[in-house]
Amino acid sequence: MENEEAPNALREAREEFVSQWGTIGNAWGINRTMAQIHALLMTSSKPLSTDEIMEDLQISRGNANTNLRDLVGWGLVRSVLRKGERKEYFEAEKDVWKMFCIITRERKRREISPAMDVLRKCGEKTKVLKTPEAKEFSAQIQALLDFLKIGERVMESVAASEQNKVMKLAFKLCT
Amino acid sequence: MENEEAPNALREAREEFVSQWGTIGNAWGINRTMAQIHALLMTSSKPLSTDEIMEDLQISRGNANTNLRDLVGWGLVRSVLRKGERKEYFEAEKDVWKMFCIITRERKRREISPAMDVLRKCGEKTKVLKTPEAKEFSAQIQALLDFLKIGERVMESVAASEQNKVMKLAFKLCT
DNA sequence: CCATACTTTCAGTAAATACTGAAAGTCCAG
DNA sequence: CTGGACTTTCAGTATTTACTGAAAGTATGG
Repeated sequence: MENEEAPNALREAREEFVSQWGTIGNAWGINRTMAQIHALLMTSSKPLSTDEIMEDLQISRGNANTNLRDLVGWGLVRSVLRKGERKEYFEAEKDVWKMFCIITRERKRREISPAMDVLRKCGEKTKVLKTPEAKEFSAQIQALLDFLKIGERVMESVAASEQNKVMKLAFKLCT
Repeated sequence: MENEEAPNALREAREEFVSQWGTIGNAWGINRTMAQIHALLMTSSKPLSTDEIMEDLQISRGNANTNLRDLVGWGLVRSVLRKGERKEYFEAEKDVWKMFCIITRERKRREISPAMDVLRKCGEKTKVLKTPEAKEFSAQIQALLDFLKIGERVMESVAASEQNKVMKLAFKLCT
């Protein structure tokens, strides 16, 4: 009896983690299922197949497939092939620092760069104008752009740095 | 003719900025209208009333009101009352560093803290378990938690620091 | 008070997003 | 080849999220 307890407690905790992580992911603008699959794989001791994931999360094959592809696209999950088996298995990157770097780079690419493009374009069009209103507009756009430029560089640098180096600076900041 | 050109170019650039910023906001997980109102106010040389915003973005009163309230809730917009008028006017925080601090604090509160709560809860339940699987799970949860702990502190510190101090460190990182 | 100028709320509806499941596609072993 | 094991796609559908507009609420000057 007692040796049954531990696995159950684990299963429950894991189930809660997976379910809650879905909600968290949602708040981050990531879809629920994708976050849940990620949580599942992050805490799995072995790679899982599409069918195991479908079974575990009670989702359709299409849904599982799409979200797994997206996770692979992000670089947060990779597929592994077992010798002598056709089926594809999936495992998550578990190193937290590596995860962070991947997410940082991806956010830079998806969120910062397009915003900078928009700002640059609007800046171009207005920086030649001479009315006070136009100058004010132009200055505000430029201020946003300058800030994002720095942000972009910092994100790239952080994602390319050794964890230690970043942690030291982080510590410096917090004292 | 020539002195008509400038205002039009400005109007167009601004229109494009507002519209595109909505799309960007969407990619950031912020709703389109809220991002557009923010863009509008950020680049307005004077505070705007609800009616002006409705007119400009072609949206309903309810929509305008809700999103303005949300922006005020974030601290990115404040309402100003003109003496002798009942109507409420709105203006955005334009200082980019201040905007960044507000957003950082808010993201910490809305995105990091709830995730940490979940992790702590799941960690509690499993750290007493002795099976290898449970230990692995527990370790992974702990690794995530430790990382977010640092992240939380960094975000708070950054948002509380002088811009200069942070910029210096940013520069250090990028060299 | 009450008329008026304004703001908030919310039921109903529209639009966007996510999911299903079955059909089509791919790939390989025999 | 071809049969089966597996993956991908996508039209149709469900769910979630955002928006409208009118009614209800609030506050103030007269």
